[in-house]
Amino acid sequence: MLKISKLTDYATVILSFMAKNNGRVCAAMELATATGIALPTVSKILKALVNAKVLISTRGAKGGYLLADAPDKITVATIISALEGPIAVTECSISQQGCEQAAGCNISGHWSVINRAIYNALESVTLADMIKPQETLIPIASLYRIENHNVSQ
Amino acid sequence: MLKISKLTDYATVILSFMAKNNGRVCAAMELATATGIALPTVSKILKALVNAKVLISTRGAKGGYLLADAPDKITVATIISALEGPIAVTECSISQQGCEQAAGCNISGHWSVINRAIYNALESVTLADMIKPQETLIPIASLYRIENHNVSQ
DNA sequence: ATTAAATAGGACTAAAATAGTACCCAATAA
DNA sequence: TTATTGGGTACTATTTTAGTCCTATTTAAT
Repeated sequence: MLKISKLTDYATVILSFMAKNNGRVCAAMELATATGIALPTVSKILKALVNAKVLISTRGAKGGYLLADAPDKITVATIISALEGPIAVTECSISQQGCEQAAGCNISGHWSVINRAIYNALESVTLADMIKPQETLIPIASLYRIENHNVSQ
Repeated sequence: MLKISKLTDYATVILSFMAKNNGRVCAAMELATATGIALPTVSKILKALVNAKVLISTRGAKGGYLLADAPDKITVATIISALEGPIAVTECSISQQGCEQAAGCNISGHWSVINRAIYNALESVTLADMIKPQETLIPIASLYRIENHNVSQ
């Protein structure tokens, strides 16, 4: 189903909370309590976000985490990359080594088109967008092309 | 890395081969030999594609598989849906049941926007596109937003 | 200085998803 | 009627992901 990992999903929840408290340093413990995610897991996610420079950390007592940028400058693409590595739909798009069945495979070039399209979609939504009041959910059926050719909200 | 499954990747290879031989019935064994993928795995994929009505099968001696539609009518979105179910980036977009931390989560509505964008990207590429001669691969660095803000091919 | 509060990094375990295989049944052409 | 080919299901192995824990390092407060 082409899904993001749970950790990435958690990351968006954590970052949304921080964006709402923009400017305030948050400790991992506070974020765990606020989001209901276990502390060790929250820590793991925060470390990854610091490495990706999405967050800035300060150690020691009164330390914690802070958004490295304004919420409207932090995109979903950035968050996904931070936790899952480069956004690419196939392994061979990244490794350049080519896959095992290189002989029969002449389609890798086309994945790059798809990758870019997806990347652009993910980059067009920011943290600031995510903390706006939510709209209605789209119906399940529209996710299936077979049942409903034109996806409509 | 937001990737499709190996089976889906194989499916595109198999379908590309069939598209090049459009109109000819192909047996699972032939497809396994042509693509280098193990026969049981090929069979599994073909079954899924039949269920999704991407392929039509005929049983018995001289039986095999045939594309159910013209290559330019079969989209990547259809292929991914066939093997992985609905294209949605988060679990809660599908289940409607809401996630555990429903209290802190007000962002689900925004995933639907992302889902649609990705869906459109995947629907814009067809099997016919995939069997055209490939272009050059994009460099790895451009997949990372951090290293290269504007993705350019 | 010492202590307490906090992050950093890495190693490890457990759980879940995915991939791959095998078996037996059903259909059909020769 | 027999060889060939797909259909369905169940099972196993592998890989990936999630989650936990431990120890080191940093810093504010006392």
